[in-house]
Amino acid sequence: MTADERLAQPATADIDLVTVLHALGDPVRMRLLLSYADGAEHSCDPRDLGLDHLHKSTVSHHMRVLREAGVTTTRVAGRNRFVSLRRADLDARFPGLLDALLAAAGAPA
Amino acid sequence: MTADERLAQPATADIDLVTVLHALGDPVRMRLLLSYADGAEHSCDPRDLGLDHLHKSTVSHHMRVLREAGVTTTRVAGRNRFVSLRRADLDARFPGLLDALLAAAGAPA
DNA sequence: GCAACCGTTTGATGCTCGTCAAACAATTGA
DNA sequence: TCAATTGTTTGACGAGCATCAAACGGTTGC
Repeated sequence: MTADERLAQPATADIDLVTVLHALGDPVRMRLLLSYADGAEHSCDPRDLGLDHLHKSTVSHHMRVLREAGVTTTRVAGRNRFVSLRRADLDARFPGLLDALLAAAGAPA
Repeated sequence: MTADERLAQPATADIDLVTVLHALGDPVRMRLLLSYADGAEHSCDPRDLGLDHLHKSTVSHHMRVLREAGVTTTRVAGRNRFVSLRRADLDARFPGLLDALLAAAGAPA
């Protein structure tokens, strides 16, 4: 048994706008964002994310880009990783941006 | 004498979110966006845009990316090109997004 | 006309990126 | 202990991108 930990991620104040936009300027990562928009934690399994066509290592790469940009956070629990949106941090750093992005991307309100 | 014309650009309904984010996920183009945030028309001269360090052909390339993404519009008048933000079109397509982006980027209100 | 001007286009170069495959690491279940 | 599970890392490959330099194309002014 091991205490839950989180993978490395930037501090809220260090989240960079251009880096976030670059991370979201890719169709796969935008789809991931929409998956995470429900606020819940998600596993890394491509099949749980509507990404059957992609190799698991590719999905892992995209999740790393999102995490290092400050968009998501990853909790490690045993052999599973649970990824979720850093909604509060993003709202604090860039007020209104995430809501506008999700609305623009057609996320359910 | 020739009537003013505009360079090719996508229709408002065809502006794609991921394409816009990809266009803005670059420091040079983000700086251009901030220059255009005043709503005025701007020439393509790198020196008018705080981009002294870049070759004019590089700036031309970045302006093309912004235009083809639907972020800017370019009016042709003689040998000059006047570039400006498609603020109304972007607001119509993605309500609130541009304001949130400009605020996040530190544009003057 | 002709030269200067404004910006685009093309070609070349080096870097980054998205993808897959295979190897690896850590954890869990039998 | 051993095998299956979950996800990461590394290496390789092709595509795309940012940049510069040089050539080009309209336009304007002389």
